[in-house]
Amino acid sequence: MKRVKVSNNVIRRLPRYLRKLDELSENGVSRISSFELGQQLGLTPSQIRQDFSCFGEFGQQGYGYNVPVLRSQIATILGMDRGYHAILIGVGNIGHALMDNFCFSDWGFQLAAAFDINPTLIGTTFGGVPIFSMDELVDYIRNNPVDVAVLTVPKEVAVSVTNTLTENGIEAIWNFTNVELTEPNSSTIVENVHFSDSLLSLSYFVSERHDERAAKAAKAEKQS
Amino acid sequence: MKRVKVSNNVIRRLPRYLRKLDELSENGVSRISSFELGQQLGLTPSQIRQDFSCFGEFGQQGYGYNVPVLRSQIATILGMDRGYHAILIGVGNIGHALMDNFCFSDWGFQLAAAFDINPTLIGTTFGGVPIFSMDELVDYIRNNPVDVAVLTVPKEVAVSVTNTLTENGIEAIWNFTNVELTEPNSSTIVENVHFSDSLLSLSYFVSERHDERAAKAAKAEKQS
DNA sequence: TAGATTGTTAATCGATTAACAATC
DNA sequence: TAGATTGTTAATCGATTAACAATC
Repeated sequence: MKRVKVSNNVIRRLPRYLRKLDELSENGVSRISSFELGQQLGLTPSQIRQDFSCFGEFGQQGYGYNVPVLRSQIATILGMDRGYHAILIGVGNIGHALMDNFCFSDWGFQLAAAFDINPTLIGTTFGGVPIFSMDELVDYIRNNPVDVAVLTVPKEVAVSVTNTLTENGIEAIWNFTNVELTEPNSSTIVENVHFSDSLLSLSYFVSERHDERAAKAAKAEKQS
Repeated sequence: MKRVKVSNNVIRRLPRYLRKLDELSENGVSRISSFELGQQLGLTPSQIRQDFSCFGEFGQQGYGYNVPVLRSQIATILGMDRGYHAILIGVGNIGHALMDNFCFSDWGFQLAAAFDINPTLIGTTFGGVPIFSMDELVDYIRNNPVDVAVLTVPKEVAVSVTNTLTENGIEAIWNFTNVELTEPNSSTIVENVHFSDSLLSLSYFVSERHDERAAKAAKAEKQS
């Protein structure tokens, strides 16, 4: 597979393609053109073909794309077949919800362990995942493969836990805390799930629509 | 305030500015230049000034920006002072975590009600928010102000619930299900929190780094 | 074969960066 | 005042779109 430098925008679209292809498969669709795929995703056919061409040639002239083949190519591009290991730090509300509800294995990940400071949780397992004491974290990292740490701790300890992680060789963090972890000159890969950023964007779009409507109403008022 | 058409990229950066400004305030910083802000966020000063200039003139030559003033301007732009009302549909794991952990009021929202089908939940309140039966949903929407619906139902019912919502006048959905709700020709505002998309992007970046490292190692091997 | 659709090159569009006069 | 830094215009860069030869 080609591995040239690919823009962020392209990378962010890949999981959407994957999701759509899974949906198509479920509906028994085994073949699709860039035109049709574009229709369904609100993208131009050109953009879709450009995106794929960053990684190889997955289609066939006059035919389009074979859905399962394309799906598996994108899965490979995303690294879903690499068997990455994840650990989760902080079995609070959101950590718990992830362990319970989010199927890591669907996306090629194995959630191998969780860590918390709560004595009533330590030593138990949840959905097959053992919960260890935070005291065991460093030891665990040093003796087990860990590709991604899921950070679901309270925001107060987010930075100190992150330091512990990076100092012990963790290179990728899936950050659910509302803290800006991205250090200017750090090489750690941080992927943020900032609920508040998402809600505030939504708030903006809602406000924009309200204002447009108000402006239109004012204009109509003026004319009457 | 100006309300010209602003690009998505700009809008997505606004909540980050807000978060950084709050952090600066906490640390007693009351004044900042676009240069310094850029340093801390990994953006160019030009970009920051361009972003702000979409909405007005918030700085002062030779001085920079007053942190609390800028913070409040951005809050207004995002609509945080409009007192939007939200309801939450589906008090499962993630819905519960949001009700418990996510402070809607910090972002200008009031979570007014939640809905579920679980009889043991219906009639109770959680963090002051009453949980109603799904049967009461339509009636509630018709008789109360609802600006945003938080969708935290199982994916199987996501589409049917969405239809109920939009048919009854809900125009904005904060979607936590792993379902692509964005209909091609719908006017509903949908903001997605797709955990799996986020994790897969992270998976890509991790894979990219692995591959680069492997390529470098292979090259070194060849030279020796 | 004829029609369809790809992969890719070129053209366009938009976003980011640089530069600088205005001014605090 | 002199130095600093904005807001904005112009230049650059990159991403999206259009076009089309290649080919299934």
